[in-house]
Amino acid sequence: MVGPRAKLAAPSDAGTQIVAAATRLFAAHGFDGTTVQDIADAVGVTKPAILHHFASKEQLRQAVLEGILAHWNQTLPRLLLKATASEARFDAVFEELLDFFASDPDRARVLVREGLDRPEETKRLLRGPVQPWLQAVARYIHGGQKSGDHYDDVDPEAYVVHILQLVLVATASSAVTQAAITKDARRRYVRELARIAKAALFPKQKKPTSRRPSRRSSKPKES
Amino acid sequence: MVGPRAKLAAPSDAGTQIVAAATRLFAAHGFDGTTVQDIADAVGVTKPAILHHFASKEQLRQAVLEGILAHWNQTLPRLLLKATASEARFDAVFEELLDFFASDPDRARVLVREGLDRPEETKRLLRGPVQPWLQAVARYIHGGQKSGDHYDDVDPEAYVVHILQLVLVATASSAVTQAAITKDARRRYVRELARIAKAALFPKQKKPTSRRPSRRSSKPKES
DNA sequence: CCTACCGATCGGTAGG
DNA sequence: CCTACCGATCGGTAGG
Repeated sequence: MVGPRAKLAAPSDAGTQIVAAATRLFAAHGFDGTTVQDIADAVGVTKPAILHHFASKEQLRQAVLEGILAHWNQTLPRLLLKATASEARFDAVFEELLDFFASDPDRARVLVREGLDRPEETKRLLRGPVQPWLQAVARYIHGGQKSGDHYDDVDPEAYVVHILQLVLVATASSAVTQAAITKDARRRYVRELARIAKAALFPKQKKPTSRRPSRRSSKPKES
Repeated sequence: MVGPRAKLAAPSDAGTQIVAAATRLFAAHGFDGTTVQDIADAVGVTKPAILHHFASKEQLRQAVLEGILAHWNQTLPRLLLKATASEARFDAVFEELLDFFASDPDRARVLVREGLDRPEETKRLLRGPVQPWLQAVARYIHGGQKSGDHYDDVDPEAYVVHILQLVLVATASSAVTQAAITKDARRRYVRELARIAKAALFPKQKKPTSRRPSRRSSKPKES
Protein backbone atom coordinates (compact mmCIF):
# COMPACT_ATOMS: atom_id res chain seq x y z
CA MET A 1 0.00 0.00 0.00
CA VAL A 2 1.10 3.53 -0.75
CA GLY A 3 0.47 6.71 1.22
CA PRO A 4 -2.97 8.38 1.34
CA ARG A 5 -1.83 11.11 -1.00
CA ALA A 6 -0.86 8.61 -3.68
CA LYS A 7 -4.20 6.82 -3.33
CA LEU A 8 -6.10 9.70 -4.88
CA ALA A 9 -3.37 10.31 -7.43
CA ALA A 10 -3.87 6.82 -8.89
CA PRO A 11 -7.62 6.20 -9.22
CA SER A 12 -7.05 4.56 -12.59
CA ASP A 13 -5.18 1.54 -11.28
CA ALA A 14 -3.82 -1.36 -13.26
CA GLY A 15 -7.01 -3.43 -13.14
CA THR A 16 -9.10 -0.54 -14.43
CA GLN A 17 -6.68 0.13 -17.28
CA ILE A 18 -6.67 -3.54 -18.24
CA VAL A 19 -10.48 -3.73 -18.29
CA ALA A 20 -10.65 -0.54 -20.37
CA ALA A 21 -8.19 -1.86 -22.93
CA ALA A 22 -9.89 -5.26 -22.99
CA THR A 23 -13.30 -3.67 -23.53
CA ARG A 24 -11.98 -1.73 -26.50
CA LEU A 25 -10.22 -4.75 -28.03
CA PHE A 26 -13.08 -7.21 -27.39
CA ALA A 27 -15.43 -4.72 -29.01
CA ALA A 28 -13.30 -4.37 -32.11
CA HIS A 29 -12.09 -7.94 -32.64
CA GLY A 30 -14.18 -10.10 -30.38
CA PHE A 31 -13.06 -12.31 -27.51
CA ASP A 32 -11.49 -15.00 -29.70
CA GLY A 33 -9.96 -12.38 -31.97
CA THR A 34 -8.14 -10.74 -29.05
CA THR A 35 -5.06 -12.26 -27.44
CA VAL A 36 -3.89 -11.60 -23.94
CA GLN A 37 -0.70 -10.26 -25.52
CA ASP A 38 -2.77 -7.69 -27.45
CA ILE A 39 -4.19 -6.39 -24.20
CA ALA A 40 -0.75 -6.42 -22.56
CA ASP A 41 0.65 -4.36 -25.45
CA ALA A 42 -2.25 -1.90 -25.26
CA VAL A 43 -1.70 -1.39 -21.54
CA GLY A 44 2.08 -1.42 -21.87
CA VAL A 45 2.84 -4.42 -19.66
CA THR A 46 3.71 -8.06 -20.23
CA LYS A 47 1.30 -10.90 -20.75
CA PRO A 48 1.95 -12.52 -17.35
CA ALA A 49 1.18 -9.15 -15.75
CA ILE A 50 -2.32 -9.29 -17.22
CA LEU A 51 -2.78 -12.81 -15.97
CA HIS A 52 -1.68 -11.74 -12.52
CA HIS A 53 -4.63 -9.34 -12.20
CA PHE A 54 -7.12 -11.70 -13.89
CA ALA A 55 -6.47 -15.39 -13.36
CA SER A 56 -7.65 -16.27 -16.86
CA LYS A 57 -8.74 -14.66 -20.10
CA GLU A 58 -12.25 -15.87 -19.22
CA GLN A 59 -12.24 -13.93 -15.95
CA LEU A 60 -11.15 -10.85 -17.87
CA ARG A 61 -14.19 -11.22 -20.06
CA GLN A 62 -16.45 -11.38 -17.03
CA ALA A 63 -14.82 -8.23 -15.64
CA VAL A 64 -15.48 -6.44 -18.93
CA LEU A 65 -19.14 -7.48 -18.87
CA GLU A 66 -19.55 -6.54 -15.23
CA GLY A 67 -18.08 -3.13 -15.95
CA ILE A 68 -20.65 -2.56 -18.68
CA LEU A 69 -23.57 -3.79 -16.57
CA ALA A 70 -22.42 -1.67 -13.62
CA HIS A 71 -22.46 1.41 -15.81
CA TRP A 72 -25.92 0.39 -17.01
CA ASN A 73 -27.30 -0.07 -13.50
CA GLN A 74 -25.90 3.29 -12.52
CA THR A 75 -27.52 5.18 -15.39
CA LEU A 76 -30.79 3.39 -16.12
CA PRO A 77 -32.65 4.15 -12.87
CA ARG A 78 -32.14 7.90 -13.33
CA LEU A 79 -33.21 7.55 -16.96
CA LEU A 80 -36.38 5.70 -16.06
CA LEU A 81 -37.36 8.30 -13.50
CA LYS A 82 -37.86 10.68 -16.39
CA ALA A 83 -40.07 8.31 -18.33
CA THR A 84 -43.78 8.99 -18.49
CA ALA A 85 -46.20 8.44 -21.33
CA SER A 86 -45.93 11.95 -22.71
CA GLU A 87 -44.47 12.76 -26.07
CA ALA A 88 -42.01 15.36 -24.84
CA ARG A 89 -40.74 12.98 -22.15
CA PHE A 90 -40.27 10.25 -24.73
CA ASP A 91 -37.98 12.45 -26.79
CA ALA A 92 -35.87 13.30 -23.76
CA VAL A 93 -35.62 9.74 -22.47
CA PHE A 94 -34.94 8.26 -25.88
CA GLU A 95 -32.23 10.81 -26.55
CA GLU A 96 -30.59 9.94 -23.27
CA LEU A 97 -30.77 6.24 -24.06
CA LEU A 98 -29.05 6.92 -27.37
CA ASP A 99 -26.44 9.10 -25.70
CA PHE A 100 -25.80 6.41 -23.12
CA PHE A 101 -24.71 3.92 -25.78
CA ALA A 102 -23.32 6.42 -28.28
CA SER A 103 -21.01 7.85 -25.61
CA ASP A 104 -19.11 4.56 -25.79
CA PRO A 105 -20.09 2.36 -28.77
CA ASP A 106 -17.69 -0.30 -27.50
CA ARG A 107 -20.18 -1.18 -24.79
CA ALA A 108 -22.88 -1.83 -27.38
CA ARG A 109 -20.46 -3.83 -29.52
CA VAL A 110 -19.45 -6.05 -26.62
CA LEU A 111 -23.11 -6.69 -25.77
CA VAL A 112 -24.06 -7.53 -29.37
CA ARG A 113 -21.07 -9.88 -29.63
CA GLU A 114 -21.95 -11.48 -26.31
CA GLY A 115 -25.43 -12.27 -27.59
CA LEU A 116 -23.90 -14.02 -30.61
CA ASP A 117 -20.99 -15.75 -28.87
CA ARG A 118 -22.72 -16.92 -25.71
CA PRO A 119 -26.46 -17.16 -26.31
CA GLU A 120 -27.23 -19.20 -23.21
CA GLU A 121 -25.38 -16.89 -20.82
CA THR A 122 -27.04 -13.90 -22.46
CA LYS A 123 -30.46 -15.49 -22.04
CA ARG A 124 -29.80 -15.88 -18.33
CA LEU A 125 -28.78 -12.23 -18.19
CA LEU A 126 -31.99 -11.16 -19.92
CA ARG A 127 -34.20 -13.32 -17.73
CA GLY A 128 -32.32 -12.25 -14.61
CA PRO A 129 -30.83 -8.82 -13.89
CA VAL A 130 -32.11 -7.13 -17.06
CA GLN A 131 -35.69 -8.37 -16.86
CA PRO A 132 -36.91 -5.92 -14.15
CA TRP A 133 -35.81 -2.90 -16.20
CA LEU A 134 -37.52 -4.14 -19.34
CA GLN A 135 -40.68 -4.88 -17.37
CA ALA A 136 -40.61 -1.41 -15.82
CA VAL A 137 -40.49 0.26 -19.24
CA ALA A 138 -43.17 -2.12 -20.52
CA ARG A 139 -45.43 -1.07 -17.63
CA TYR A 140 -44.93 2.59 -18.50
CA ILE A 141 -46.03 1.86 -22.04
CA HIS A 142 -49.00 -0.14 -20.82
CA GLY A 143 -50.00 2.84 -18.72
CA GLY A 144 -49.70 5.06 -21.78
CA GLN A 145 -51.98 2.73 -23.67
CA LYS A 146 -54.68 2.95 -21.02
CA SER A 147 -54.58 6.73 -21.07
CA GLY A 148 -54.78 6.71 -24.88
CA ASP A 149 -51.33 8.16 -25.46
CA HIS A 150 -50.05 5.02 -27.22
CA TYR A 151 -51.43 2.71 -29.89
CA ASP A 152 -53.42 -0.03 -28.25
CA ASP A 153 -51.95 -2.71 -30.50
CA VAL A 154 -48.44 -2.14 -29.17
CA ASP A 155 -47.05 -5.22 -27.43
CA PRO A 156 -45.16 -3.40 -24.64
CA GLU A 157 -42.79 -6.24 -23.75
CA ALA A 158 -41.91 -7.04 -27.35
CA TYR A 159 -41.67 -3.35 -28.26
CA VAL A 160 -39.12 -2.69 -25.53
CA VAL A 161 -37.03 -5.68 -26.60
CA HIS A 162 -37.01 -4.68 -30.26
CA ILE A 163 -36.29 -1.00 -29.66
CA LEU A 164 -33.52 -1.73 -27.20
CA GLN A 165 -32.08 -4.19 -29.70
CA LEU A 166 -32.34 -1.62 -32.48
CA VAL A 167 -30.61 1.06 -30.40
CA LEU A 168 -27.89 -1.41 -29.42
CA VAL A 169 -27.06 -2.55 -32.93
CA ALA A 170 -27.51 0.93 -34.41
CA THR A 171 -24.93 2.20 -31.94
CA ALA A 172 -22.64 -0.80 -32.31
CA SER A 173 -22.40 -0.56 -36.07
CA SER A 174 -23.28 3.07 -36.72
CA ALA A 175 -20.00 3.78 -38.49
CA VAL A 176 -20.74 0.95 -40.90
CA THR A 177 -24.44 1.38 -41.57
CA GLN A 178 -24.18 5.14 -41.98
CA ALA A 179 -22.09 4.36 -45.05
CA ALA A 180 -25.31 3.27 -46.78
CA ILE A 181 -26.76 6.78 -46.41
CA THR A 182 -25.54 9.10 -49.12
CA LYS A 183 -25.23 12.45 -47.35
CA ASP A 184 -25.62 14.00 -43.91
CA ALA A 185 -25.66 10.41 -42.72
CA ARG A 186 -25.06 10.82 -39.00
CA ARG A 187 -27.85 13.30 -38.35
CA ARG A 188 -30.40 11.52 -40.55
CA TYR A 189 -29.41 8.15 -39.08
CA VAL A 190 -30.07 9.19 -35.48
CA ARG A 191 -33.15 11.23 -36.37
CA GLU A 192 -34.85 8.40 -38.24
CA LEU A 193 -34.02 5.94 -35.49
CA ALA A 194 -35.82 8.13 -32.95
CA ARG A 195 -38.69 8.73 -35.38
CA ILE A 196 -39.26 5.00 -35.91
CA ALA A 197 -39.29 4.28 -32.19
CA LYS A 198 -41.70 7.13 -31.60
CA ALA A 199 -44.01 6.60 -34.56
CA ALA A 200 -44.49 2.96 -33.51
CA LEU A 201 -45.81 4.18 -30.17
CA PHE A 202 -47.57 7.54 -30.58
CA PRO A 203 -50.49 8.05 -32.94
CA LYS A 204 -50.08 11.17 -35.03
CA GLN A 205 -52.72 13.88 -34.94
CA LYS A 206 -51.86 15.51 -38.27
CA LYS A 207 -52.68 14.04 -41.68
CA PRO A 208 -49.78 12.41 -43.57
CA THR A 209 -50.07 14.79 -46.54
CA SER A 210 -50.25 18.00 -44.51
CA ARG A 211 -46.99 19.81 -43.96
CA ARG A 212 -47.87 22.36 -41.28
CA PRO A 213 -46.30 21.66 -37.89
CA SER A 214 -49.73 21.99 -36.33
CA ARG A 215 -49.38 21.16 -32.66
CA ARG A 216 -45.78 20.48 -31.83
CA SER A 217 -44.07 23.49 -30.31
CA SER A 218 -40.40 23.45 -31.25
CA LYS A 219 -39.71 20.76 -33.81
CA PRO A 220 -36.05 20.96 -34.86
CA LYS A 221 -36.57 20.94 -38.63
CA GLU A 222 -33.67 20.52 -40.99
CA SER A 223 -32.32 23.95 -41.88
CA MET B 1 -13.45 -37.18 -65.21
CA VAL B 2 -16.23 -39.64 -64.62
CA GLY B 3 -19.10 -40.55 -66.84
CA PRO B 4 -21.90 -38.05 -67.62
CA ARG B 5 -24.34 -39.96 -65.45
CA ALA B 6 -22.21 -39.42 -62.33
CA LYS B 7 -22.00 -35.66 -62.98
CA LEU B 8 -25.64 -35.09 -62.14
CA ALA B 9 -25.54 -37.53 -59.27
CA ALA B 10 -23.16 -35.33 -57.24
CA PRO B 11 -24.48 -31.75 -57.23
CA SER B 12 -23.61 -31.29 -53.56
CA ASP B 13 -19.88 -31.58 -54.03
CA ALA B 14 -17.13 -31.19 -51.48
CA GLY B 15 -16.81 -27.42 -51.84
CA THR B 16 -20.51 -26.89 -51.23
CA GLN B 17 -20.46 -29.04 -48.12
CA ILE B 18 -17.45 -27.18 -46.76
CA VAL B 19 -19.03 -23.76 -47.31
CA ALA B 20 -22.21 -24.96 -45.61
CA ALA B 21 -20.33 -26.20 -42.54
CA ALA B 22 -18.16 -23.07 -42.41
CA THR B 23 -21.25 -20.84 -42.59
CA ARG B 24 -22.82 -22.63 -39.66
CA LEU B 25 -19.65 -22.54 -37.56
CA PHE B 26 -18.73 -18.93 -38.39
CA ALA B 27 -22.28 -17.94 -37.46
CA ALA B 28 -22.11 -19.68 -34.09
CA HIS B 29 -18.54 -18.97 -33.02
CA GLY B 30 -17.22 -16.30 -35.38
CA PHE B 31 -14.32 -16.50 -37.80
CA ASP B 32 -11.62 -16.37 -35.12
CA GLY B 33 -13.55 -18.75 -32.91
CA THR B 34 -13.66 -21.41 -35.62
CA THR B 35 -10.63 -23.51 -36.54
CA VAL B 36 -10.07 -25.17 -39.88
CA GLN B 37 -10.05 -28.40 -37.92
CA ASP B 38 -13.57 -27.66 -36.62
CA ILE B 39 -14.79 -27.32 -40.19
CA ALA B 40 -12.97 -30.49 -41.23
CA ASP B 41 -14.56 -32.41 -38.36
CA ALA B 42 -18.01 -31.11 -39.29
CA VAL B 43 -17.60 -32.23 -42.90
CA GLY B 44 -15.92 -35.51 -41.97
CA VAL B 45 -12.62 -34.99 -43.76
CA THR B 46 -9.15 -33.94 -42.74
CA LYS B 47 -7.86 -30.42 -42.37
CA PRO B 48 -5.60 -30.60 -45.44
CA ALA B 49 -8.63 -31.63 -47.44
CA ILE B 50 -10.30 -28.33 -46.51
CA LEU B 51 -7.18 -26.39 -47.45
CA HIS B 52 -7.04 -28.15 -50.76
CA HIS B 53 -10.43 -26.75 -51.76
CA PHE B 54 -9.80 -23.30 -50.25
CA ALA B 55 -6.19 -22.17 -50.31
CA SER B 56 -6.55 -20.43 -46.95
CA LYS B 57 -9.00 -19.89 -44.14
CA GLU B 58 -9.39 -16.33 -45.41
CA GLN B 59 -10.54 -17.53 -48.83
CA LEU B 60 -13.03 -19.78 -47.10
CA ARG B 61 -14.49 -16.75 -45.38
CA GLN B 62 -14.90 -15.00 -48.71
CA ALA B 63 -16.63 -18.07 -50.13
CA VAL B 64 -19.07 -18.05 -47.20
CA LEU B 65 -19.88 -14.38 -47.74
CA GLU B 66 -20.26 -14.83 -51.49
CA GLY B 67 -22.65 -17.69 -50.88
CA ILE B 68 -24.82 -15.49 -48.68
CA LEU B 69 -24.77 -12.58 -51.10
CA ALA B 70 -25.55 -14.88 -54.01
CA HIS B 71 -28.60 -16.17 -52.17
CA TRP B 72 -29.55 -12.56 -51.47
CA ASN B 73 -29.22 -11.47 -55.09
CA GLN B 74 -31.28 -14.44 -56.13
CA THR B 75 -34.18 -13.70 -53.78
CA LEU B 76 -34.30 -9.91 -53.41
CA PRO B 77 -35.29 -9.00 -56.99
CA ARG B 78 -38.35 -11.24 -56.83
CA LEU B 79 -39.16 -9.80 -53.43
CA LEU B 80 -38.91 -6.23 -54.67
CA LEU B 81 -41.18 -6.92 -57.61
CA LYS B 82 -43.96 -7.36 -55.10
CA ALA B 83 -43.29 -4.09 -53.35
CA THR B 84 -45.67 -1.23 -53.90
CA ALA B 85 -46.79 1.44 -51.50
CA SER B 86 -49.92 -0.37 -50.45
CA GLU B 87 -50.54 -1.66 -46.97
CA ALA B 88 -51.44 -5.20 -48.04
CA ARG B 89 -48.32 -5.42 -50.20
CA PHE B 90 -46.17 -4.23 -47.30
CA ASP B 91 -47.38 -7.07 -45.11
CA ALA B 92 -46.59 -9.62 -47.81
CA VAL B 93 -43.16 -8.22 -48.67
CA PHE B 94 -42.13 -7.73 -45.07
CA GLU B 95 -43.20 -11.26 -44.21
CA GLU B 96 -41.10 -12.60 -47.06
CA LEU B 97 -38.13 -10.54 -45.94
CA LEU B 98 -38.48 -12.02 -42.47
CA ASP B 99 -38.85 -15.51 -43.89
CA PHE B 100 -35.78 -15.01 -46.04
CA PHE B 101 -33.57 -14.46 -43.01
CA ALA B 102 -35.50 -16.63 -40.56
CA SER B 103 -35.22 -19.60 -42.93
CA ASP B 104 -31.50 -19.61 -42.13
CA PRO B 105 -30.56 -17.39 -39.17
CA ASP B 106 -26.92 -18.30 -39.75
CA ARG B 107 -26.85 -15.98 -42.73
CA ALA B 108 -28.00 -13.07 -40.58
CA ARG B 109 -25.50 -13.98 -37.87
CA VAL B 110 -22.60 -14.05 -40.30
CA LEU B 111 -23.60 -10.65 -41.69
CA VAL B 112 -23.93 -9.07 -38.24
CA ARG B 113 -20.55 -10.49 -37.26
CA GLU B 114 -18.99 -9.27 -40.49
CA GLY B 115 -20.16 -5.73 -39.74
CA LEU B 116 -18.45 -5.92 -36.36
CA ASP B 117 -15.29 -7.80 -37.41
CA ARG B 118 -14.53 -6.02 -40.66
CA PRO B 119 -16.20 -2.60 -40.67
CA GLU B 120 -14.26 -1.22 -43.65
CA GLU B 121 -14.99 -4.20 -45.91
CA THR B 122 -18.64 -4.06 -44.87
CA LYS B 123 -18.78 -0.35 -45.70
CA ARG B 124 -17.50 -1.10 -49.18
CA LEU B 125 -20.17 -3.78 -49.52
CA LEU B 126 -22.90 -1.35 -48.47
CA ARG B 127 -21.70 1.41 -50.77
CA GLY B 128 -21.22 -1.06 -53.62
CA PRO B 129 -23.37 -4.10 -54.42
CA VAL B 130 -25.97 -3.52 -51.70
CA GLN B 131 -26.55 0.18 -52.37
CA PRO B 132 -28.77 -0.25 -55.48
CA TRP B 133 -31.20 -2.47 -53.58
CA LEU B 134 -31.48 -0.08 -50.67
CA GLN B 135 -32.00 2.83 -53.06
CA ALA B 136 -34.69 0.91 -54.90
CA VAL B 137 -36.66 0.33 -51.71
CA ALA B 138 -36.08 3.94 -50.67
CA ARG B 139 -37.57 5.10 -54.00
CA TYR B 140 -40.65 2.95 -53.42
CA ILE B 141 -41.13 4.61 -50.07
CA HIS B 142 -40.57 8.04 -51.56
CA GLY B 143 -43.27 7.25 -54.09
CA GLY B 144 -45.57 6.19 -51.29
CA GLN B 145 -44.96 9.50 -49.57
CA LYS B 146 -45.97 11.46 -52.66
CA SER B 147 -49.19 9.52 -52.98
CA GLY B 148 -49.94 10.08 -49.31
CA ASP B 149 -49.65 6.42 -48.28
CA HIS B 150 -46.67 7.06 -46.01
CA TYR B 151 -45.79 9.64 -43.39
CA ASP B 152 -44.07 12.55 -45.06
CA ASP B 153 -41.44 12.83 -42.34
CA VAL B 154 -40.04 9.37 -43.08
CA ASP B 155 -36.43 9.52 -44.25
CA PRO B 156 -36.62 6.71 -46.83
CA GLU B 157 -32.89 5.96 -47.03
CA ALA B 158 -32.41 5.96 -43.27
CA TYR B 159 -35.65 4.03 -42.71
CA VAL B 160 -34.55 1.22 -45.02
CA VAL B 161 -31.17 1.00 -43.32
CA HIS B 162 -32.66 0.84 -39.83
CA ILE B 163 -35.40 -1.64 -40.65
CA LEU B 164 -33.02 -3.94 -42.53
CA GLN B 165 -30.67 -3.72 -39.58
CA LEU B 166 -33.48 -4.47 -37.17
CA VAL B 167 -34.64 -7.50 -39.18
CA LEU B 168 -31.05 -8.73 -39.44
CA VAL B 169 -30.28 -8.53 -35.74
CA ALA B 170 -33.75 -9.70 -34.70
CA THR B 171 -33.22 -12.81 -36.82
CA ALA B 172 -29.61 -13.29 -35.79
CA SER B 173 -30.36 -13.25 -32.08
CA SER B 174 -34.02 -14.17 -31.95
CA ALA B 175 -33.39 -17.18 -29.74
CA VAL B 176 -31.69 -14.91 -27.20
CA THR B 177 -33.93 -11.86 -27.22
CA GLN B 178 -37.11 -13.89 -27.13
CA ALA B 179 -35.97 -15.00 -23.69
CA ALA B 180 -36.85 -11.50 -22.44
CA ILE B 181 -40.50 -12.00 -23.39
CA THR B 182 -42.38 -13.90 -20.75
CA LYS B 183 -44.85 -16.00 -22.75
CA ASP B 184 -45.80 -16.79 -26.34
CA ALA B 185 -42.49 -15.13 -27.17
CA ARG B 186 -41.95 -16.21 -30.76
CA ARG B 187 -45.30 -15.06 -32.11
CA ARG B 188 -45.32 -11.78 -30.22
CA TYR B 189 -41.67 -11.13 -31.16
CA VAL B 190 -42.28 -11.43 -34.91
CA ARG B 191 -45.64 -9.71 -34.77
CA GLU B 192 -44.32 -6.64 -32.95
CA LEU B 193 -41.32 -6.44 -35.25
CA ALA B 194 -43.64 -6.20 -38.26
CA ARG B 195 -45.91 -3.77 -36.44
CA ILE B 196 -43.05 -1.39 -35.64
CA ALA B 197 -41.78 -1.39 -39.22
CA LYS B 198 -45.29 -0.75 -40.49
CA ALA B 199 -46.43 1.80 -37.92
CA ALA B 200 -43.33 3.88 -38.67
CA LEU B 201 -44.43 4.09 -42.31
CA PHE B 202 -48.24 4.00 -42.54
CA PRO B 203 -50.49 6.49 -40.82
CA LYS B 204 -53.36 4.76 -39.07
CA GLN B 205 -56.93 5.56 -40.01
CA LYS B 206 -58.53 4.17 -36.90
CA LYS B 207 -58.35 5.83 -33.49
CA PRO B 208 -55.81 4.32 -31.10
CA THR B 209 -58.51 3.18 -28.69
CA SER B 210 -60.76 1.49 -31.30
CA ARG B 211 -60.26 -2.20 -31.94
CA ARG B 212 -62.24 -2.99 -35.11
CA PRO B 213 -60.16 -4.05 -38.14
CA SER B 214 -61.94 -1.50 -40.31
CA ARG B 215 -60.43 -1.55 -43.78
CA ARG B 216 -57.96 -4.39 -44.19
CA SER B 217 -59.32 -7.23 -46.33
CA SER B 218 -57.47 -10.44 -45.48
CA LYS B 219 -55.15 -9.85 -42.59
CA PRO B 220 -53.38 -13.12 -41.69
CA LYS B 221 -54.48 -13.18 -38.08
CA GLU B 222 -53.19 -15.66 -35.56
CA SER B 223 -55.10 -18.85 -35.88
C1' DC C 1 5.52 -7.27 -12.49
C1' DC C 2 9.49 -9.66 -15.60
C1' DT C 3 12.09 -13.61 -17.93
C1' DA C 4 11.66 -17.93 -19.19
C1' DC C 5 9.24 -21.38 -20.34
C1' DC C 6 5.21 -25.63 -20.62
C1' DG C 7 1.62 -28.58 -23.30
C1' DA C 8 -1.44 -27.84 -27.15
C1' DT C 9 -2.90 -26.26 -30.93
C1' DC C 10 -3.00 -22.61 -34.56
C1' DG C 11 -3.15 -22.04 -40.05
C1' DG C 12 -0.84 -23.89 -43.69
C1' DT C 13 2.16 -27.21 -46.55
C1' DA C 14 5.65 -30.84 -47.29
C1' DG C 15 6.30 -35.56 -49.83
C1' DG C 16 3.76 -39.50 -51.54
C1' DC D 1 -0.11 -35.79 -66.10
C1' DC D 2 -4.54 -34.61 -63.27
C1' DT D 3 -7.83 -34.57 -59.00
C1' DA D 4 -8.55 -35.28 -54.35
C1' DC D 5 -7.01 -36.42 -50.55
C1' DC D 6 -3.69 -38.71 -46.54
C1' DG D 7 -0.31 -38.83 -42.33
C1' DA D 8 2.96 -35.99 -40.58
C1' DT D 9 5.01 -31.94 -39.57
C1' DC D 10 6.41 -27.01 -40.76
C1' DG D 11 7.28 -22.21 -38.19
C1' DG D 12 4.79 -19.45 -34.76
C1' DT D 13 1.83 -18.48 -31.11
C1' DA D 14 -2.02 -19.43 -27.97
C1' DG D 15 -3.34 -19.41 -22.75
C1' DG D 16 -1.29 -20.32 -18.63
